[in-house]
Amino acid sequence: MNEEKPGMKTLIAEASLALFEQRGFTETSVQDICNELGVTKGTFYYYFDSKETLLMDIHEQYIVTLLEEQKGILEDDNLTYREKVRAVIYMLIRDIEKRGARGRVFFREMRHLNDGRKAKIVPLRNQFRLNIEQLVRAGVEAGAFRSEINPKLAAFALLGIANWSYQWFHPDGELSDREVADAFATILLEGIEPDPRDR
Amino acid sequence: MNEEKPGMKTLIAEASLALFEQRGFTETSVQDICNELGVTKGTFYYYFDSKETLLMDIHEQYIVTLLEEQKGILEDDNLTYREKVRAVIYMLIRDIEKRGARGRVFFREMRHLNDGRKAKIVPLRNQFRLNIEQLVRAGVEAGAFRSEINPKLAAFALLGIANWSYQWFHPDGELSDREVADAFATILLEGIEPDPRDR
DNA sequence: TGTAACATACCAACCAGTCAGTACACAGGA
DNA sequence: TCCTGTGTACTGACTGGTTGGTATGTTACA
Repeated sequence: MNEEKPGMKTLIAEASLALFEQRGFTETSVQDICNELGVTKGTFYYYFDSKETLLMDIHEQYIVTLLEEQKGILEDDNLTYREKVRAVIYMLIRDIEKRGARGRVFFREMRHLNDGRKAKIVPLRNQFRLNIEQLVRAGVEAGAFRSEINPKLAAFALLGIANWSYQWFHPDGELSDREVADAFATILLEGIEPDPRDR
Repeated sequence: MNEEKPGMKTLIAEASLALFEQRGFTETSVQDICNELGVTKGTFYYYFDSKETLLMDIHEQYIVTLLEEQKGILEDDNLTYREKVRAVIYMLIRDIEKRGARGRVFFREMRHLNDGRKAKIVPLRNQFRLNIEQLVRAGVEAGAFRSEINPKLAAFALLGIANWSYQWFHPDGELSDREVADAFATILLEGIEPDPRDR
């Protein structure tokens, strides 16, 4: 239907994203973005109200898409609690390849949004976390996870493990996204120690 | 002996740290720092060669202290492997209170160091991670951790869990640093699932 | 002929860093 | 006691450069 060839607006957004990731938001000037595409600032401001509007677009796209994907996993009645945990971790690790730049910019540059815009993004980011917390809570109540587990802290642990990967994981390395996600899920679910009764 | 009253250099360093944490390195001008202390830019450049030198000081102090503390834990022969893992996690979480600002600036602003300076900091940061990896590897070989655990990924998992806390944990909240660290260590060591033989 | 899609030229604000100069403490000699 | 020299800890004005953003032109095509 659409998806024919990228318009100038898309080109600007993509070039900006790459530059923001490499150099950072403040360190990338509007002129830099324009040079990258061989256009002038007039063009930029024809498509975007401000540099910050562009940053907001990047943030919104990232978190909204992530929430949608997460919803698909959490509402899938065919999955057990442990499978849902595995699926969420895999989704986050796999996304590093698919939209790693967007993710890194999201975590790093959010503070450059003004208060009004941050007030729109932060609740969405929190919702993502609260959904995981709710998954763990339901799992604990159902007996799938241990009763002494604090769902809030477990959610932070999951997010910490997965999101920290944005800092080091490159899909072209020695390990595939699937291997990394599987190993992380196993650590979170089963821990690194052997069963106490085997020791 | 010393420690009478903080000299101007210390005052500048402390004020800068607070501002870098709040607004970011690039968003804080040397003038901002000077305004905070009621001095002029001449004073700043009397004590520091450049704004970046100051940033380097902050980075060096953070990672060197961290490595020293880590060494104390890893070389303590009275601790088992699991106790060392617990101690390292507690050390990182507790540090959020003690030097949280320094840690957040460390993770966020490192890219503003020039290549030469980064080349000095990055190996130290990597050493911290490799030491944890080595701890896990030794634990696996000694049978304290499961043989199928990948030490490299386990180290990343530990660091992810602990370092992500810098983004949300405030020691004055509902949970103490000890509680958070204990919960995280339990998750990493034992997982969130009950023993398979109980299911 | 009109308008969408750009280009050009410019501005006010801000930035890191420089530098000549100065107030003052303190030491040593007469 | 006074004078003189010297280093420390600053000040304040300045520079060259960059920035986000704007006002106004120009062109290609429907």
